[in-house]
Parts: sequence; C-alpha cells; structure tokens
Amino acid sequence: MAKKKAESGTNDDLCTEHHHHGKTAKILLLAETEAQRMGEFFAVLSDPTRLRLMSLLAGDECCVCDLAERLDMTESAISHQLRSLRAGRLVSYRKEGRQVFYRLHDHHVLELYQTVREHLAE
Amino acid sequence: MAKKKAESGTNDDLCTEHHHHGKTAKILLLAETEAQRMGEFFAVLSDPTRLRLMSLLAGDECCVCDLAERLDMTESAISHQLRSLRAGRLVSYRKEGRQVFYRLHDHHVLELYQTVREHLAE
DNA sequence: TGAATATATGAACATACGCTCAGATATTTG
DNA sequence: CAAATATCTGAGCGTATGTTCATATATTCA
Repeated sequence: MAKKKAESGTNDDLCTEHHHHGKTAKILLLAETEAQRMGEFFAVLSDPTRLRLMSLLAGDECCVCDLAERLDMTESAISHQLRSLRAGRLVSYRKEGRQVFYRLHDHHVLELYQTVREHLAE
Repeated sequence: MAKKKAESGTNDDLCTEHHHHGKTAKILLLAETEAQRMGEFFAVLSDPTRLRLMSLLAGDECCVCDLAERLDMTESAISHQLRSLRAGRLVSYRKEGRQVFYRLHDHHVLELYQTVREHLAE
C-alpha cells in the first residue's frame, strides 16, 4: 500500500485488459496532458455564475452591463467570468462603441449545455 | 456601477428579450439552484485524475488497487476520488470479497465523456 | 483468533478560485 | 479637453479542493 510517484514519467498510452471475462477490452488510458486539458474545459463549466451567463447567451448575444444586471452582480465580477469563458473558447464577442456583445462560441457549446441541462432535469 | 446583492431573493425564472433584432428570443435564465447543481456535476469532471479514472472504467470495470497502479497513485488518493465520482453518480460499484469493482454508472456518462474528448481532440 | 489484504475516512496542508475593491483603458459626448 | 460610460485588470481575501499521512473497517486465510 501507499506507493509514491515511481519511475516512468509517461505511462500515458493504451493498456490492454488484465481480467479475462469477455469484452474485447482494449482500454485507452487518458494521457496526463489530455486529462489536464479536458479537466480545464470542464472546470470552466463548473461555476454557477458562468453557467447562468451561458444560459443568457444561449438566447441571444448580450453586453456586459446587461448581463451584470440580469444576474444582479457587479460588472467586474461578470467581466472576470467572461474572461474565463473566453479563455475556454466557450464565448466570442463583438465590440460596438464602448459596449462588448458576447455570444456562445458555436452550436457545439449550446448543444453540450442543453444536453447536460436536460440530463440533470430528470 | 458596482452593484451589491439587491432585493429579490429569487429572480430565478424566465426572462424575455430586450433587444429587437429577430429571433424568437425567449431567454431562460438558469435558476441559481439549478446552476449550482449543474456546476457541481461539471466540477466532478474537472479533475484530471477523475477523468483518467473514467477513461479506464470506460473500457471495463476495475478494482481500486488496479486503478491506483495504472495511474501510479496511492490507493488512498484514488479512493477519495472514487468517492467524488460516486457522489456525482458517475460510477457504480460492486463488492466481491475484499475488492470493490467500479464501473461507469451508465451509457449517458460514457457518451458525454466521449463527446467532449472528441470535441477537444480537434 | 491473529496477520495480511483491500478499501475507506478524517485531519492537515498547499494550491486554486471567485468575488471585491481600486484603478486602468477606451470610447463617446459636451 | 474633460466628464461620463463601458469594460478590463491586478492585488487581496476567504473558501474550496486534491493529496498525503495515519488510522479505521472489513474480509480472507493460516
């Protein structure tokens, strides 16, 4: 028991089955770097404020101050969260004068959002 | 600017459009409680270790000590993470003697995992 | 029963994260 | 240009989270 980080820096690839009861069983262990990226993606979706922002943007594009008003939060807080959403490529934006209009990046994002929302609605 | 938490405890429901350029535009603001639940769901998926565990379980069920060996981590760390996955209903388990075999909870989970993995592989 | 094995759990510590606050930048308007 | 508006950003604070370590529980085996 209790085993520390050992030798091989990257046991990153695919493994084969070690049990013997059926199923073709070729298991693909997610590489550390890929797991990291995937985790960061889900992390962006793990905050209630960001999800509520996305729910608003799922309807139509919206500027920062309106988003802040709808969620009853400071514009600073919203701006910080939009930064995360931008970094995660979940939203895009369009500048118009002093305002910045945000929208969901693509239909992929909308579909993922809706799928999970329905899944949890059960 | 800078507006603090105001009056209405729950502005939780549906809103209608405020712009005027097309699109049926009935925007459904995600309720705070629902956003919270959804966030917790994604939070479980936001950790690299948990995702790597899921990638192993996507192939076949597996016991704790084997999972720990494959990820080269302590059994304690793995057990803690499996607890999170259990709480998030992403895995189920089956006891057999002193071993506990974990598996993905259902095909829903597998599909979500695969969808996002492919999405990020682009 | 006692030793060994497999897993779970709580405390503790280091890190990550969301919000606030103050202030910076950019654009419009008088 | 100065004032007002819209947004962004960095520092700081309180809280959440992942891992380790020690220990508890449960099951098998001698």
